Amino acid sequence: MPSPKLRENCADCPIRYRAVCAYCEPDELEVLERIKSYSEIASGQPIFFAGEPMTHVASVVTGAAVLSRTLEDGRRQINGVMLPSDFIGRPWRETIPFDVTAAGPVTLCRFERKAFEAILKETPHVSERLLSMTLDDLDAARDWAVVLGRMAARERIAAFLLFLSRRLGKPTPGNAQRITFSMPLTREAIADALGLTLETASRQMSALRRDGLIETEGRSTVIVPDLTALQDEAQDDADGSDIL
Amino acid sequence: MPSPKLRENCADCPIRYRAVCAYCEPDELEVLERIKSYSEIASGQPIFFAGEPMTHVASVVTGAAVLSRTLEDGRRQINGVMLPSDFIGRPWRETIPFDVTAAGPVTLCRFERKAFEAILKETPHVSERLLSMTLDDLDAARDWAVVLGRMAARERIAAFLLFLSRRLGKPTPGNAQRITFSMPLTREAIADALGLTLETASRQMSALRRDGLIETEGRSTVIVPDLTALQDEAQDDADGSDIL
DNA sequence: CGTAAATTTGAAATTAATCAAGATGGGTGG
DNA sequence: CCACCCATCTTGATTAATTTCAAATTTACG
Repeated sequence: MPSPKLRENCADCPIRYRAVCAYCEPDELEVLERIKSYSEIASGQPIFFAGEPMTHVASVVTGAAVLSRTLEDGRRQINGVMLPSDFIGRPWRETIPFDVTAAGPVTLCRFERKAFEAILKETPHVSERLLSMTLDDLDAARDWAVVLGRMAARERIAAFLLFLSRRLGKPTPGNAQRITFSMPLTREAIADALGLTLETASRQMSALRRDGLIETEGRSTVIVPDLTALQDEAQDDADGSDIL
Repeated sequence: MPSPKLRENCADCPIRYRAVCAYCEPDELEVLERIKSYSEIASGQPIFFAGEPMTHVASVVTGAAVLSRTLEDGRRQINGVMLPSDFIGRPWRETIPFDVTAAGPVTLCRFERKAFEAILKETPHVSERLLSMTLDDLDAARDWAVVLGRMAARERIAAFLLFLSRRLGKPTPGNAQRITFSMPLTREAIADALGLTLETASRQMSALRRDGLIETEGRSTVIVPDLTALQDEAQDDADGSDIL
């Protein structure tokens, strides 16, 4: 595990060119650098609770967090999987709209909300980037409605694996279509993200494995031997730009 | 029907204080006024097709439009119902991500995209309002995931009627809990918005009518005799601010 | 290595989809 | 102005998919 010290300098940050600071010039980075603070959250721990005051906003640096809402009778829907470079929280809003939970160990780059709002007003490169990211997130959330509203269980799992392949996957040297990634969510969380039960999620993972669309090693490593085959299962005709 | 002339002046516009221009000062409105143009679309007509160049962005002034995506085998998901004051399109994007269709007669206040982008850069009141609206839309899209992922057919219908009640409903004089609105979507469109079949949508509407949660007059008028009863059906504990 | 959590698998029950007629109502032309 | 017609909506019966209930099995970790 790398020392936290490695991340103190924005220039060395792994999400430097994808996060909300992506468009910043070196002098603008310094302004952000002054108010940022890192926060390490252990697996499964809550980061924010829905309804509480939004004191901070943050970028995910490493790990995965989930946004979720739970109905009174316990049904839970995960409505966002936040991966490195994703932005959590909203300026100008007083309260958090969703529960935010660490799906595994998470590192956040946090900003006190009021201070971040001040920067937004003064730094067009930050507000432009935030608008752009928010519009992308909105498109992605609307794309996800197709998965939840119209796709069968097998297709939902395929679509989710495709999403993770694109965001987390590393191609095998010499075979760009063979992708490996580490699954950041449990079966229960996958089910909650896809509007399924954990049994159905497990069964469909097994089915995709039986059919050769994925391979697994241990609990977390997933290998997609042929990304195009997975795209076909997920009814995904696009190049991936639509999911970001 | 009011003459289109009535809308030529932004100051008289029905969505003046809710649309993307809400924060504008009179002098800023003039800048928008110079590049706007109204467009009337007949019921059922396409407004934009997914994938085509985004030449314009627009605000819905009257009527209702839907954003949708259709899979190759014909399954369709409506992933946004755009009502008066909602903003359609995204600055900086070259192509439209979804099909946009008039659910009934629609009036749009359109802006040539490039010209609108120029205004965004020069007018913080417009870009701030657009960011705020986009963040609200994102929260609403994520709230909708709970409906699509975790709610039973009856709850989905109730949640949708609640959404329309809040956006379109007029309270009965003397009884603020008794709401009337005009349903802008066909049963098929309701089904496509909720991830159901039109038969299931129809059956659940009938069930809610039988159970006294709604009344109907003709094909389009819906009356909600008691909004709180509908909220209970929709598992909605909030005050509606979360859906906007 | 033992253990508890996570996952897999099986069988029965339930919900919604599909297949199939009818009924309703808004609009139009006689 | 009214009757007819077509699109839309409703309702019914059957089928298919997913959930629910219930054990086994595996895996990561102390």
